[in-house]
Amino acid sequence: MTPANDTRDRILEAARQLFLAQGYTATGIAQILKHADAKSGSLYYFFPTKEDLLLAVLERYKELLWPLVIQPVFDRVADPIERIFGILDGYRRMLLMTQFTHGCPIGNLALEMSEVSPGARQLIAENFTGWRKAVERCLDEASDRLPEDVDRAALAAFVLTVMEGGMMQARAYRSIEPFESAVLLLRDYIDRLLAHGTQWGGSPDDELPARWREN
Amino acid sequence: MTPANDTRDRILEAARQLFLAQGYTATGIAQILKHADAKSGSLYYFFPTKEDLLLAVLERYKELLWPLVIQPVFDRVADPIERIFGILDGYRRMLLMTQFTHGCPIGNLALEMSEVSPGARQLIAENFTGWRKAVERCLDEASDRLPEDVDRAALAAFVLTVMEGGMMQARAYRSIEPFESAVLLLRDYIDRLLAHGTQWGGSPDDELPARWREN
DNA sequence: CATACTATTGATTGATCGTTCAACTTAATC
DNA sequence: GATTAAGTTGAACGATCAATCAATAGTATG
Repeated sequence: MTPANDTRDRILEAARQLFLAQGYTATGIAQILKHADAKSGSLYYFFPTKEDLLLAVLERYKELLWPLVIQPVFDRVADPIERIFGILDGYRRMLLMTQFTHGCPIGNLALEMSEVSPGARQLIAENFTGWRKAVERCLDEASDRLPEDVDRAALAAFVLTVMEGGMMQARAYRSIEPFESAVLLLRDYIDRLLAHGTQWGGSPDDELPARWREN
Repeated sequence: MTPANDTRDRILEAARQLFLAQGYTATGIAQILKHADAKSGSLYYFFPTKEDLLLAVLERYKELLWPLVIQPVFDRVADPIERIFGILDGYRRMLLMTQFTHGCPIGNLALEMSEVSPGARQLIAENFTGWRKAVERCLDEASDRLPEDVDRAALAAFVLTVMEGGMMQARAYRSIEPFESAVLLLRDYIDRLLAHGTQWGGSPDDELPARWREN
């Protein structure tokens, strides 16, 4: 039992949720206080400015990456390549559960805050890097199946690219289809890398839907 | 010479630029008026609410897509596949010219406004669709080089996915590298589609950088 | 109990938010 | 030149914004 900074945690969590749901600028201090059931003095006691609160939220996301995003997938999926698609499936689930209202928290803040807050930009980049590294480690584990000349760091970044771009379209269209389609094509691309130009001659669009969803 | 709605155009253009640079919520009416050298009464004479102004901006982007984004590329590039990468190169140039402060206008608004404004969400989706259709038409033109079972609509959406995801990372890292890398891997994927599993046995990472940049 | 430090309260600040509107000017129509 | 309509002005509105701070309460140490 940590009596600890109960209030601080509640404020941080409320800010995290509201920034995720509405963005940083659109979220007012008063709204955060209401959700956290705290008073403005408490907030400013722990966080000197609203921007400092944002930075703390971004630090929190760095902490949450492994236990919330990566570990649960690794626990139930063993194959390194399937682990990557398992992570992507987590975001697919989030889209569906929230009915496309919640996207990637980092991606949202990346577009909103990268220019205006240098500190936030730095932490956003660190969050991206942590995510990429997790994927890259999967690719390293599967390196025996990949051509040796594949740039695994670049491919990991590409996975993030597809995730972010796919989520953006899914939210714009309020449909899971663009996200699933993007992941499907990423799967096709990686399959072709794995095959390494030797086999594969059939119809990718016919066989892939069957393979997809097995993780 | 259209005396026309000079003031309306100035307000619309100022709003477009400011929404692009700072987002919708972070841009105040007062700031728009200052940039447009207009008074609040004029703005509200043409646009009943701030949201209506946003909708007009999004309509404007729909109009600008062809003359500003597509046509210039089509004018100097003939090959349909290279036209796609020419369009992507336009966004690469924008990132560099603005030092990563300006991303895709539609993508930014997609994440910020999709949930809060149904009208905006609709127009954002229409902007995306127009963009995808332009790319899809290129793919149709090159259909003789592509396997017939390739889903060209899905591939066009994938191009948009890579563009948006790549720009997001470029802005977060303040570096063109993530964008270029993403486009490079997209190029590799499309090359493999074009090759259709017959030839291709070399090192894609070695040969692609040479081909890239020729459009 | 006293001292010191941490934490919490909430009324209040000045600035800025989007928006309104009655008065006014300009341009076109008859 | 009178009438009508289109466009413009800017002061003012209430609401909300992020932020402040003196006062108070709680808790731990001596």
